[in-house]
Amino acid sequence: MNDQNKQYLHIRNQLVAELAAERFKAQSKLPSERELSERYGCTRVTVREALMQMEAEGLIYRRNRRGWFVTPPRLVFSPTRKLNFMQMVDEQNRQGETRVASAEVVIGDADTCRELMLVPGEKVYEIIRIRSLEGRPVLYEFIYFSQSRFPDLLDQPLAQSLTVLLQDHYGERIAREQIRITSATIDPRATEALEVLPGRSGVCIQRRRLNLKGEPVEMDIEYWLSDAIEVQVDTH
Amino acid sequence: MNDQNKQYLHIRNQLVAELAAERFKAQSKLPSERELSERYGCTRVTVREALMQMEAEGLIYRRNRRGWFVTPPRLVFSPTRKLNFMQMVDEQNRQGETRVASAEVVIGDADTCRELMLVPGEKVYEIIRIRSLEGRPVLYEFIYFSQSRFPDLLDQPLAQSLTVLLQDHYGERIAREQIRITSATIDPRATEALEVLPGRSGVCIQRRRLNLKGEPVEMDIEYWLSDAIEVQVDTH
DNA sequence: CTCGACATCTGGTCTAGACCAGATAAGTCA
DNA sequence: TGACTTATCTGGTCTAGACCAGATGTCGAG
Repeated sequence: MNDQNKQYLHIRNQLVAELAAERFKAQSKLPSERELSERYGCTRVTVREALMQMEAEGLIYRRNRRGWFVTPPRLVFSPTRKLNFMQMVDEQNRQGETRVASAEVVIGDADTCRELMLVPGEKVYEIIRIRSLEGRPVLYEFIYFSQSRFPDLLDQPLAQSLTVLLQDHYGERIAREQIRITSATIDPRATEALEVLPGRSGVCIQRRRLNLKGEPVEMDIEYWLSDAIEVQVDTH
Repeated sequence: MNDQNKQYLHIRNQLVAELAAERFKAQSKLPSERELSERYGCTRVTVREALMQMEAEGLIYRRNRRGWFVTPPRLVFSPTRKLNFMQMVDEQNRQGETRVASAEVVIGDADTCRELMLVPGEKVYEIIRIRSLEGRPVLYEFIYFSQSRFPDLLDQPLAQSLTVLLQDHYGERIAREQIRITSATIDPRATEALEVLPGRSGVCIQRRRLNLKGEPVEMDIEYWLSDAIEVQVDTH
């Protein structure tokens, strides 16, 4: 059976052509699965196969029980340039938004304490933020700081750049960054906010920031929708 | 319907427990879909749902019409450290293998010529290599060099580190690297060698290497199986 | 013993339905 | 008008089959 005989690829190709030809706008909604299955004379299973294929290609995305939508362009994320989220967004003419979902003091888990070089069980700030592009939530991030090092952090404006906050308010400058990028399951706590099914995979970026003395200052774990981001790194 | 009532998640949890408890070895084969559907008293569709979930989590992978297998650990890939593939592999006690699939002179396409700062339509070397870990092909890469700059390149041993070759044989040193990392559909030419279905998504790494004078020397596009790699970057 | 034909096993694709739960729009009542 | 209820629409999950094609193992012919 060659590709031409696979119905789901045929449907995929038709839809891709439509997307290209009619210039479906980003974020616009596709016809419902039932409507497509009628149009193409097949079952919903086959239509879903095609849609999931396109989802894997990053062309469309789904919103829980709301339908399938056209994916907007990726945000180019350059960790080596010292730009914060809003600067990146502006530079690329996108509409960004940051929402603080929670900010509290918690007992650091083993990983967090080790990464921040704290005594196991020490208290840390945990800040959870959700960032959106053109209204679509694309990033769910967990940020951790040592509590003792940054008193009254939770009283500060947390929706803005934390790097700027660290520097202006605490005089702490970031000199070095360690970054790990993997494709991984999106954290269960993030699936609802990102409107994905539990267990779906995304891009996980873990960062550790060190100051001039080489001391770890901050740690964060970011879950990005995989179709929303492209990481760009320059090394010298 | 909460998670406990979703059969496919139940099956997934059972299988994950088995994987952990019986310490299934990496690369070992799971029972067939039909056998699992009998064991759990459901249809193959539901079993496949569970397996595809575990695939998205990077726990198992499929080999075309051969079955489902346990995923080996990820290879940590650190572009900022100047290590070649074999050095990385050795350092992590893995078994690596490189196979040259093809090496020829082709007309560079628009992208390639632009990236290498060549006249559009100029001839370039195209080297295609497949790299495996413990016998599992995990990387399919396209490498491009300007033909005029590196005479007789195709007569050199191409399965080894090309960076070393450039330096030792042509006296060309890499000073800088530009890297772009995205989650993307695996190139159709790579799907067969990587034993994935056409259209499945993987990690795409595009690199451009520049010499001391800032001239582009080499460009490559790498398609990694998403469960096979973790990218680690250090910035200063 | 080796090589090729063939049967069997595997996942890949698909049909034709079903019911469920969340999202949404329509309609109702204060 | 504005809040609440309800019907409808959506995708999410599942059943019980079917046939196909590639991968593999078996077994006989040479």
